[in-house]
Amino acid sequence: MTDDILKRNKLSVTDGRKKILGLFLARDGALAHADIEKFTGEMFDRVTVYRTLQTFVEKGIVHLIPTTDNSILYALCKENCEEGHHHDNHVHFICDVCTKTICLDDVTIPKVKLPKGFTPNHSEMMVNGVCSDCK
Amino acid sequence: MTDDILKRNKLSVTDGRKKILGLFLARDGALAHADIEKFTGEMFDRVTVYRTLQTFVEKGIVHLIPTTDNSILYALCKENCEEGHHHDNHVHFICDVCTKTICLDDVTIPKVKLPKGFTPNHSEMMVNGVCSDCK
DNA sequence: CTAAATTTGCAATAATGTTGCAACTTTTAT
DNA sequence: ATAAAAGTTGCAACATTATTGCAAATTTAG
Repeated sequence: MTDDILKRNKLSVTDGRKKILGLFLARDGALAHADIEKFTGEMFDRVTVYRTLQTFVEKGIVHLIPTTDNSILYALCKENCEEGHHHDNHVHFICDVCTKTICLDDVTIPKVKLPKGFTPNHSEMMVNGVCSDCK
Repeated sequence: MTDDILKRNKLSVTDGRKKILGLFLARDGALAHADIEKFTGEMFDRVTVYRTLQTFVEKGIVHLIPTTDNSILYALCKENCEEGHHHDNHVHFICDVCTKTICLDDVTIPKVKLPKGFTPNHSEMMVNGVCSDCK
């Protein structure tokens, strides 16, 4: 499974990439760099984690989620994302209880009417509140 | 002007706070910590800038804007923000040309229909593209 | 199975953010 | 106006997070 995704993206199949990709597949929510380090422990160097995540973003395997707390969050892209061409126009939900960030793949970001002179290109939207698990 | 805002928020009026608040008032877009350091130079200690921004956020003088690049952006709140009670439910626009982040105070964030079990609390929305100045 | 290409770990370095404490400034109350 | 109280600042030390070059190791291609 992880091997397929890596091969499909023309990446060498290495232990680090398999493990990290596996974490994303096993998890519904998003992951921060720190989460990944916590899971992988001494398995790989910190630098490898940084580079792996960067590679995944470049290849369109994961996408970045904006946050207000100076942390970068990564989440798996759906199959129709290609290199340098993300299609993640879905809303992200941040649960105030479990603090998980979840991609609401079926909730698309609505268009808004911008003031005169502004041309839109891409939108991001985050909603926080209580998720279905914590309800 | 800056003095009024500080007094209204029960903050001591100091040079650092006046200067930093002045930067926000003079600027339409948002500011990052690094921007402020660039403007204030050797005037104040880094720590003072951190603490001033933190205080402003707590008092509701400025609000945080989410980003995907691990940087915190701050922007002035409108007058109806009170301590611990922000009303910044407006869309933020990030210009791809000048990279400025602008509060679109008149564009409110639309409500979205969430999947069953999810309860919304607060929303954030960012649109990027080309702003009216760079058009 | 070997050579080429890619990836990894290490070390060094940089950038960013936090804390305690003493000195200083601002505010409050006389 | 002035002194005490309250609040703020700068410094130093430290912690965390991120980046880069390069040699060693691993993976892929032929």
